[in-house]
Amino acid sequence: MAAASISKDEIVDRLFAVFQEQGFDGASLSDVSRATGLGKSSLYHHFPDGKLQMAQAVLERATAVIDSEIAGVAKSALPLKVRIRKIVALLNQIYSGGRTQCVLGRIATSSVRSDTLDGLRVAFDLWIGAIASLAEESGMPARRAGTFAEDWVARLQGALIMQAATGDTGAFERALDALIELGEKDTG
Amino acid sequence: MAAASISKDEIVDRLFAVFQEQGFDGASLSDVSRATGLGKSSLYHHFPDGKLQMAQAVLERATAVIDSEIAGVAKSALPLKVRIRKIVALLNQIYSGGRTQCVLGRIATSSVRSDTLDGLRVAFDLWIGAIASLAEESGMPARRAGTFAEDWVARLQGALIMQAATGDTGAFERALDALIELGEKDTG
DNA sequence: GTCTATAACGGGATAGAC
DNA sequence: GTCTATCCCGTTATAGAC
Repeated sequence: MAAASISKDEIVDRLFAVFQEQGFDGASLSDVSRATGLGKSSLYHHFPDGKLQMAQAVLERATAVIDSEIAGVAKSALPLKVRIRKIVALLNQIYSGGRTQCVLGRIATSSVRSDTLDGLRVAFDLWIGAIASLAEESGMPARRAGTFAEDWVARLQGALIMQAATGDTGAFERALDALIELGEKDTG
Repeated sequence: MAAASISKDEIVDRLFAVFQEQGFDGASLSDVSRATGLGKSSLYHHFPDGKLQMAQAVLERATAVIDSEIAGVAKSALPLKVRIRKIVALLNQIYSGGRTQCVLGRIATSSVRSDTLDGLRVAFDLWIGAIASLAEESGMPARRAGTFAEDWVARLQGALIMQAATGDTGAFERALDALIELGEKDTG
């Protein structure tokens, strides 16, 4: 508990960043060690089950962020238009305008698989549910709002892939715009 | 050139499958060796620069497939509706109904990066261009057809990520349906 | 053109001192 | 709770026989 020590929250923050930037398979323990300033043994003190447990911690953090910054905002008392703009601003920041990957996607396409699949489902369902509630509020029938949300999240994930492949952030920007348009055509 | 030997084309086929299933970072030379039935030294005989060169060969193969099976079909003399259905059938087959990843996406999000980025751009641009020409034929103005195609390919890529995360192929199926709809509302 | 064998390195993970 | 030192294994890659 020494003052100079990095907190567990900060450790998970760094893990989040490393996995987001390098991917789960692409990030080595040495990378994690460098990013946190902690030796490998210290890392195993915090995460006895190693990299897999680190991924789960990152997944929990991602879920918490989605819960408070997306689902939470979506449920708040602000006008629909404002809520949507806040969420779009957050996504734009997290993904650096479309130039960094999504940590959920990186874990989903990694070799971890089955152990963390439940956590991934929870995170995506929470995200999709929040977008669906916004879509429904904007006037869509419930069923259509559900598929809209799934398709929209997929579109965002794919836009990040496209950027990685081509360097073009256009698809990402248009995806965010499409969400904003939801809020413009209604009373909120 | 012995009869029992596997051809270079077949080797690249197996490489394609391994990288598609395991990802570039996730596939080891042992995996490749097992999939091809070739020893590691034989692999280095065919690909002196190792894994990176294997990825480039796979990328070239992917580009060739897109060129003949997507761009080629899109330019053929068949009715628009038929061309689109052929392309959709191919995509459904390549991605096993949405249950396997795209090798382009896997390379794009791997640690290979800069060396192969040109090849990735070429492959995606070819794909996007083919979809754009179909969209334009269906009645969209040129500019809108271009963004439609980019967004549609992004949507498909993201749908595969979503399936990996949640097991749900709904987004993939709806993406294919959206392409089919392009062909239904026109004379072709 | 493929094999066996092995080098050289980095990966994840652990022991034990402090 | 962090460190140094180390283990074991898999990885990429190479050498040389056939």
